[in-house]
Amino acid sequence: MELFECLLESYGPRGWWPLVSRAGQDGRDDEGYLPGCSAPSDRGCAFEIAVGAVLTQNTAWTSAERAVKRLFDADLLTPRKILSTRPEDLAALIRPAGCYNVKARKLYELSKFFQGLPEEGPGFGIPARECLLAVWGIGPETADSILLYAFGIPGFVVDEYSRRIFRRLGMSVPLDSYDGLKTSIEREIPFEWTICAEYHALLVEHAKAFCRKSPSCSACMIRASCEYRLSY
DNA sequence: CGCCAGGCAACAC
DNA sequence: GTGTTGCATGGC
Repeated sequence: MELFECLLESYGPRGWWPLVSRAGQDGRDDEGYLPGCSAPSDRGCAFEIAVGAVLTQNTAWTSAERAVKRLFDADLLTPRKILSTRPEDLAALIRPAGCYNVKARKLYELSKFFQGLPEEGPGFGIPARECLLAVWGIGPETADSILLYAFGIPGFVVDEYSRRIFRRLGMSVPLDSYDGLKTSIEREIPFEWTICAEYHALLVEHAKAFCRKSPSCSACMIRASCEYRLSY
């Protein structure tokens, strides 16, 4: 939590998830970010968020975002419309995100999954984590991102950035196991949506700004409590 | 030009 | 079961 407070102090609330479809609305800025993140995104955006989560796999968000925008402009951001699009057309649309043939198939599988979700009633069609993991193309990070940002279910999202930052800080957490690291961090933080949503976003921000693969330790604000600076 | 990006599945042993 | 490889564009 000390790390979370420090990052929040430095960067401010990130307002994730950025929504192409609502940029400039809902108090969001031109890039689709909320100024302060205090509530999960509207459920109507769940599919767009899930699509973004798949398209950004091993891909810079700027590239994934361009692909989401192309789907939005083509009015294809619903499961039914994706499923009625030819594979080669879908692949061409998401080309900026890279791995477009693989990701086109992933978007089909994702769309089929969303079509099978009940839209009303108790539970409101919120999927279980295991159900998301059973979808071809959805692994642990993508599943947790979708649960958190699309469905409002709290949970710590592990990714390469969080592993790198925790490792360099010298934190005694299990870095090699996704679920091990996830539960280990979840024991240390309040299990609240805002904390989880902001923590993941802040770690991404810090990894991009300072804790890059080739890091800028001299200018880093948490340098004093980081073990990695000693090797520089 | 080479390396990397908010992974994942398939495949080798 | 653990390690390696293909996917592929765009930014730096």
